[in-house]
Formats: sequence, structure tokens, C-alpha cells
Amino acid sequence: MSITREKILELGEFFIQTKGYNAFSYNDISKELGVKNAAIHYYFPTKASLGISILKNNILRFEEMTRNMEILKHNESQKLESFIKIYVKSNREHKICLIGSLGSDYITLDGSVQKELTKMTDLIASWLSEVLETGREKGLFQFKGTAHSRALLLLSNLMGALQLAWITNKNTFKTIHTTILEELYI
Amino acid sequence: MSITREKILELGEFFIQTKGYNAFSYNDISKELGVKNAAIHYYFPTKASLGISILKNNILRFEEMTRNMEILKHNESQKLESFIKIYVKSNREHKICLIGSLGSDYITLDGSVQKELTKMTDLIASWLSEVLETGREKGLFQFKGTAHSRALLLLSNLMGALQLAWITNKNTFKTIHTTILEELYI
DNA sequence: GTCTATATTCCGATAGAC
DNA sequence: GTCTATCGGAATATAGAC
Repeated sequence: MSITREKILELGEFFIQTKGYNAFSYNDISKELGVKNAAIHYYFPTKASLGISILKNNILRFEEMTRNMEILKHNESQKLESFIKIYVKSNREHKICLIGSLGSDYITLDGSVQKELTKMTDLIASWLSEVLETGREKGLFQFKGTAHSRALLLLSNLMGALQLAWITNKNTFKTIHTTILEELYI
Repeated sequence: MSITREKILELGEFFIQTKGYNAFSYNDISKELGVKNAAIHYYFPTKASLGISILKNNILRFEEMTRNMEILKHNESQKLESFIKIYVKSNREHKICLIGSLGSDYITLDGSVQKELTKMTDLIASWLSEVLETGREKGLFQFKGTAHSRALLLLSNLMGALQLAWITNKNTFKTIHTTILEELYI
């Protein structure tokens, strides 16, 4: 895995989280790297192939993060807060989340990218669901309904909060973030 | 206000809620109307001008809706449910909400469109906030924290839920929708 | 007043240079 | 293996026909 390839993946992810999938171009990436836009096609023949690689990368990073949490024997509160921290960081860096950004463009995405996005989203929702369920059993969290529906609620909140923060102001994310935790903790 | 102009506004709004602002083109609209893409420029010289008009239109429709609720003396539960109904309809029609769609593309929007989007979002959040506050005072709703933060939470939920529904499946919206109401009602 | 022909720019992608 | 010159098409937008 070359350094250039790594940088392209990083830049592509950054642009999806800022400009959006359809608004960024290979030229945006190539300019940052000081090459012609066509050079990017050597590493990623099509834009869809770049999208898929970015998503696969994120899936790997997510799995690594959750595996580490197990090794470090984090409890469910710690797990949840580590997850939310990803969104806090995105808000600080004026970025929205991958799921929300690509979700908004879902219809325009190549089927192969749609499939990978669904895979990543399902993975995250399932993990969140289990964290919430176990946390509730242990008496760490309180909520009505199923853990699965609560996981979807939480994810939609975090996604939407980053987008709302762009439209209104950065504090909007913190406001929503605080409200979520107030509600969840006993 | 000509019929063609009305149709362009309608189609533009539809495309923003499906393909997204940066992915739809004047050609998408003109094809539906059976004219050349340049004809659209007569009604809306720039894409930004179309975006602004669509948003101003939505602001007017929202104000009309809330004014009607007052005339019909709806209580806060009815007001909230009418608002949520807009999102239920969008989900049924495979559309996401304007705020979420344009919010994702916020950075790429012309400043004039950004301004109008912020105006619309603030208007909706303020109205929601008042409905929630009055509803709580009357004992219709229960929630922790300020009505304003709860309004932002609700809005981010509805926005995010429509996007998640695209990625996973249509039921996701209903799941989140139900969970929101379960939590809010006493 | 309404629309088309056309210009210009930028997109993703291919063929081929080094 | 890595990158550039270049293509074909689609984007927004203008000038001008009717």
C-alpha cells in the first residue's frame, strides 16, 4: 500500500465529509498532491472504486476500535462515549459524518458503493445496539423500547446534529449531544 | 407567477430531495418540461436563484401551515403530529428533507442560499421549540432540558431518520418515529 | 415574454508516454 | 509502476432568435 494511495484515501474521505461525494472531483485531490487529476485514476480507476475503498477502510478502522475496547475491557458507558467522541471530533473539524454525507447522495451512488455504505451502517448500528442493550441490563443506561430502535435513534441524532451544526452554529451539536446523554443516563 | 415557473420550483425541490443539490442539473428539469435546459435560465438565471426561491417557497408554506393550525385551534400534540407527518410523507415518497439534503451540501452552496437555509431552519426550530414548551406546560409532553435543545434533537432525528431509511430500509424511519413519540408522551 | 443555439468550463475516464 | 496529454460528455450560463 503506497503512501500516495493512502493520501488519496484520506483526502477523498475529507472531501466527502466536507464538500460531499458529488461535489468533490479527482482534481480536488490531485491538486493537493501536486499531480494531474488523471494520476488518481491509476490508483482508483473509477470514482466508485475510490468510494468503496474509503468505506472499506472505515469498516476496518471501526472494527479495530471496537476490538481494542474489548481488549481494554471498557464498560458500555466508555464504549458509547468513545463512539460519540468521533462525532465530537468531526464537529470540531467542521466535518459531517460519512453515513450522513453519503446517505444524502444515496440515489446517485453506484450500486457497489451503496452496498458498502449499507454494510458499514448495519455494522455500526448492530454494535451500538448491543452496547445499549448490555448497558441497560447492567443498569448503566435507561431507555424505552428495543435497543435496536434506540441505536437507530442515536445514530440519526448524531448524523443530523452535525448537519444542523453547519446550518445553525457549532454549539448546536453540543446542545444535542448533551441532551442525548441526559436522557440516556440514569 | 406562470405555470412553468411553478413547475420548475416543484421539480427543483423534488430533485434536491432525491438526487441532491449538486447532483441535479437544469437539464433534469428541462427534460421533464420538454424544453432545452437553457430555457430554465429565463425563469431562474442562476442555480442559486432557484435554490433561494425554493427555500422562500418552503418558508411561506410553513408559515401558512402554522397559521392554519392556530385558526383551527390545534393543541400541541396535533401541531407536533402535523409537523412529523411531513416527514412520514417524505419517507413514503422516498425523499429526504430539504434541510438535511441542503445541510449536507452546505459548504458548496452560494452564500445567499446558505443564508436562506439558515433562516428556514431557525424558523422551524423556533416554532418546534414553542410547541414543545407549551405542550410540556400543559402536561402533554415530558422531556428533560430546555425546549430549544429538545427541538433541535427532534429535528436532527427526523432529518437523520430519512437518510438512514435510504441506507437501510423504509421501516427504519417508522422505528425511529415511534421511538421519538414513545419518549415524548407521558 | 419565452425559448434555442452556442460558449465555456469542468467532470470522469482512456490511451499512451516515461 | 507512475503519471500526463487528451477525449467525450455534461455542467452552468450568455447572447440572441422568434
